[in-house]
Amino acid sequence: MGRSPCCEKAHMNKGAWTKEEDQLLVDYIRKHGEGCWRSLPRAAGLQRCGKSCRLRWMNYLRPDLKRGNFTEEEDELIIKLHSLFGNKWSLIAGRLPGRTDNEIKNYWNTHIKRKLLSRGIDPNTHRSINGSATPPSKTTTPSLQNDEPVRFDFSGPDQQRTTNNNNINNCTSSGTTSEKDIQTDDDWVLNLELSVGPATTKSYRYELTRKANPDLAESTRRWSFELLGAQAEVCLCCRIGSHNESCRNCRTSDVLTTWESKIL
DNA sequence: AAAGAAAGCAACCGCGTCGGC
DNA sequence: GGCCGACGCGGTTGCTTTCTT
Repeated sequence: MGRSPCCEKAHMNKGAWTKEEDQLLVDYIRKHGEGCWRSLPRAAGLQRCGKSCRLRWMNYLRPDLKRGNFTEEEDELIIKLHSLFGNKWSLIAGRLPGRTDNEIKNYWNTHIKRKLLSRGIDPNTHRSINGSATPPSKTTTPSLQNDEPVRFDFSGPDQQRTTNNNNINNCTSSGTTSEKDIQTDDDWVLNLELSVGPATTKSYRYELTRKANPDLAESTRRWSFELLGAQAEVCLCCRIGSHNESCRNCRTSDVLTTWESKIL
């Protein structure tokens, strides 16, 4: 059975929105808030499908949108975030207040790609185009590639992780939970490469190493954080970014916030 | 000034995911 | 557990604007 269309499109407007349509949508949302997009158009008196209304509101009419050119700082932030998340535009947009995923996606495709190419960097891999790896940067990291070891290698000041968010609450794939406070230090390295060498013991250095445990089935394979001599286990779902609400690690905002507070 | 090319961007489309039943 | 509707995301399209010749 095929999916039914999101709305009856026969009598729907398409294409560019008129000022009148914008006004109807803004007025309705101001009055009733963002609710059910499917029923919104009819309630607001619009001949549009809910999807179209949502898109128009999210990308153009929302009052908290920042219009205008991207700043140099935003450029660099987008590049860093893209190196982390790849084409996860909504994730990137979520970290750039006032910018939309669509806007960032367009900006990436029209400006930043060219900018990176002019620097001799492949915008997809964030590696040097001539084939040699780009010199390790304190703030750049490769995107995940198929069958490619994953290595994040960031260093940076870490003065602000003093709240509860500073704890990474780890659980194992069996569902048990353990908590360890992550020590905060000035310099740190987040290293997610398989089969990497021993974590450095240099003080003020945070080494996060994942290791496959060959004794465990893939589904229960665990990965370890080596942290200043202490260890905390991380479940596979966290490692691969598959979110599991029952797993504390997988409440990604905590993890991402913690990581990003170091990375960015 | 006109025509074609390139760039920019809003909007659309299809698919994946999630939650309710 | 499976089905279905709604939502959200990422890729793509196509219209408009700007640039080049």
